[in-house]
Amino acid sequence: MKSEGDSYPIDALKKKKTDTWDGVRNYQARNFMKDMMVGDGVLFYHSSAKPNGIYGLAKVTKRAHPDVTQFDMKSNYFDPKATYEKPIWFCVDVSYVKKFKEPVSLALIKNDPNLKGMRVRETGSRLSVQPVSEMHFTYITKELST
DNA sequence: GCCAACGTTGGC
DNA sequence: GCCAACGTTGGC
Repeated sequence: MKSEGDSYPIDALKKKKTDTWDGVRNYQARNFMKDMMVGDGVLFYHSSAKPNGIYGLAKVTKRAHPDVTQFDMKSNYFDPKATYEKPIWFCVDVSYVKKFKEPVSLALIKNDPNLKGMRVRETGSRLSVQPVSEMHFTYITKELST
């Protein structure tokens, strides 16, 4: 899951312990969140950061539920087409697990042949929520980070 | 700060 | 339903 490093870094999640991943307004990203199960691991990625990369680990603690910001006229994420009966946008809750001692940088991810196929390696991959294979997840958490 | 890649909107 | 125009994302 991606977040802009200067607007919602992993330290913010650490402070809150658990938070709702609201504000996602992309259908594909939404669909991936609907697939998430409680207990699923989450790689917390910072975009527009120095360096860009995975800064730590979180986990899913609540399955997809309607994103309340879509009903809030004062919110940036307000969607006039959404109704309580037929919500359009969903989000999961995630909990902080750990922050890596050193971020696993995008440069590293792109250069490691073991991570071939990761979506984040593709140029123009703008999806803020994307699936990661178990193999890649294990490799990153066991071999590339502490 | 630039700009390529992408998703969405809206006219036809 | 097509596609040009536009706005946004995000790496560099």
